[in-house]
Amino acid sequence: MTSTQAAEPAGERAGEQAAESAGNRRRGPSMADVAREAGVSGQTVSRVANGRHNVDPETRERVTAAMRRLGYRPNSAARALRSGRFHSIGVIMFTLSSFGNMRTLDAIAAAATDAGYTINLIPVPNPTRGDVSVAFDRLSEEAVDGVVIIVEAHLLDERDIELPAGLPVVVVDSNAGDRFPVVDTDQAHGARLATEHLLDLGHATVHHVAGPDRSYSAVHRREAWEATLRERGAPVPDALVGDWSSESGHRIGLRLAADPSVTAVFAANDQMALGVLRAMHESGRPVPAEVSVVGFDDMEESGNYWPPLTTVRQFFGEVGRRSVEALLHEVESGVAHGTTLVSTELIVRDSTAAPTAPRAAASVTG
Amino acid sequence: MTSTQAAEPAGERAGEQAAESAGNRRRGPSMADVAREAGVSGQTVSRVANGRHNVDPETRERVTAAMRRLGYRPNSAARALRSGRFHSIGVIMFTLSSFGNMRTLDAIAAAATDAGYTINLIPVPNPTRGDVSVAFDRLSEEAVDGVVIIVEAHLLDERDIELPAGLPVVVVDSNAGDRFPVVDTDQAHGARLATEHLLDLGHATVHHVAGPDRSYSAVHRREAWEATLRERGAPVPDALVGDWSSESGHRIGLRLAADPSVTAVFAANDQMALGVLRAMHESGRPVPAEVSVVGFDDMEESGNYWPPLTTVRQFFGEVGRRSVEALLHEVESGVAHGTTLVSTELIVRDSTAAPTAPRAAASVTG
DNA sequence: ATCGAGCATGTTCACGTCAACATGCAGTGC
DNA sequence: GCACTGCATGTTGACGTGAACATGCTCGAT
Repeated sequence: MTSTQAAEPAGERAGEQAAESAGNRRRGPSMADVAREAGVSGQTVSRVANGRHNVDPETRERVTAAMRRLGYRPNSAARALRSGRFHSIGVIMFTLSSFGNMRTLDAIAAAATDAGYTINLIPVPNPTRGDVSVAFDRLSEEAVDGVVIIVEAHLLDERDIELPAGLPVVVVDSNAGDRFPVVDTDQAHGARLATEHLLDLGHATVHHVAGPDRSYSAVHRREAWEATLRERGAPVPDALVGDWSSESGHRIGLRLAADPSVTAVFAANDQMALGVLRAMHESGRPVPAEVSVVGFDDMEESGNYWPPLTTVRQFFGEVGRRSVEALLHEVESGVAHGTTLVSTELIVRDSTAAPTAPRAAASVTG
Repeated sequence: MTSTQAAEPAGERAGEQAAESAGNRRRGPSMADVAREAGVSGQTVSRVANGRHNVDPETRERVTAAMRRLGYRPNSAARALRSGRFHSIGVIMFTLSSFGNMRTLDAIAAAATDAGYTINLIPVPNPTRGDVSVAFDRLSEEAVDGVVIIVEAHLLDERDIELPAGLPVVVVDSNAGDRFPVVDTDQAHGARLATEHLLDLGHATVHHVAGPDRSYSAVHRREAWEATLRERGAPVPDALVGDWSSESGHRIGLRLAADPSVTAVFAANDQMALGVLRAMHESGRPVPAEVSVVGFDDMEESGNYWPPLTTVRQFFGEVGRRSVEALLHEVESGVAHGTTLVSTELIVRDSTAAPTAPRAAASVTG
């Protein structure tokens, strides 16, 4: 198929072979080469490459043929230089640890690709001010038209961390609402759903395994949990703070399991819920017979935990899509969106049930 | 919020003000501006920006001051155009679904950043030939110096999918060994570890829940499992094929649970192992008392499954780091590495134990 | 026949950077 | 004192593209 591959363009290349293999890299044919090959001007090639309509069909055909023959690819650096647009969006995120972030990134990447944009991933190894600053510094040297920041974002409030001026930004999972457009899951709604579900089941109150304080989503979930309890006149136990890991969930779960008054637990994510589940098993407190557990996220695996976990589903895909949408809107129009909230849904599985006869380990009734 | 959206029809720009805030973006100060401000030539600014040593300290100071004052940032497009190097590496991967891929990506991003490279993420929505081709096409329009491909890569064998010639490539999780350098976990070693562990515990044989056939890691694990059984003279049951999801693990687990001769199961990843665990619980076959289960990956959560899962740990970070290393080596020297294997480690937790009195549901012996 | 509108195509130039090649000046050796 | 070396700095041009402007041709209206 490939055969001789164009062979003779001009005198031009003699011992190209050797040079090409090593040092000479990445200098493919340019528009000028295509133009020569097709017998037209460079500008015409440009027009064809950009799908302009004012080109004679026959000429267009000749040019595309030449492109194919030469294996021409537009040079994005030159394009960007000329146009000042990079067709790329940066994504700043903490090491991709968390399930939710990853799903969001996935959706962002898909949406950006659809829109003809490229993703420039800028990892932040540690959520320290220094590392975040470095990431931001990098930004302006990088070639991006806008940025999505997925960082538990109290750091954005620091006065001395500064984004390059004039660079469109959208923030995910943060407040920062006044400084930047925000796209986020409706944390409060989700937490309310979970808490009410347990209350409706007849539990006297709901204990909460919270995420770390520095995370806004953790704080929002916690606040909504507390507000819901108050509204319903239920006592508000102290929230126990974990770090999102199932390990921390397990540690906290052990403490909860030791307290016989605990019958309902709402964990701020599925991983911590998993740890709680394990703690309950180890402590001989059957779920859901004695203790009900609800998570948050709806990871793929949640339905296969033991028992299958009742949880709040987040639509990460939607969050990602909306982020890109908002960002590109800003990039193209210069006008920033406001805040966008994506709702949640309660997925009821087998880890929740009505409490048994209060505080007595009687046999399961009917 | 959406309001007028774009407004200006023909006049193109009404007041420059508005135009400046929107259309005119990203034209910060250039070297020329800094040069003027500092009273030196552009070339001197360039030298300072690149940390060359042949600049008088006093001049350097003056230039950096001017840079700061103006908020100068080098334009990477111009740099790339001039130098033909983009300082960016592309990563082609399937929608970041899998845990392992995501960890690998994380490590790649970190390593690349350390090396002063940027990550250009190129998602492949579906593992169809078409989508892969599109991703590859994008590649040459994108500005990357090399590519890491994390794709279950039977697709790479298709003759008609072609990478841009001369673009350095490293493949992760694939064979393709003859065409490209490969970095991968030593799948065979891990699978052997898992199988031998169960055999050593005294199980007559080990059943296998395999990953999909199109995945090379799945195939390698399966082959190693089979080879190990043969070497040890154990019978080789049919492998049951899942799709990596815990859901599929559950489905298959139900079948395994129904067969009383099954006492040991090796699942090709932790998620499927989780599904198997659930199936065993549902079927009243206690783990590990009656059935032992081993996974593969060692996800963060595995230690909090119920029971905590014995599994094979993969060092994704290492894989990612090595990939970048191999790729950059190729980018810089033009010479391709060979294959690199990263080893694995067996993590024994509570989901495995010696079989009870063969095939009898007797009480647990001392 | 004449003019101009409409359209395909060509020419020129600047985007920001940096390699290669000047320039100019201080100091060194003979 | 003269050529010469070493070093800081300046000048020129090209990387590949596409906007703006220029050219030339066809066709219809007058």
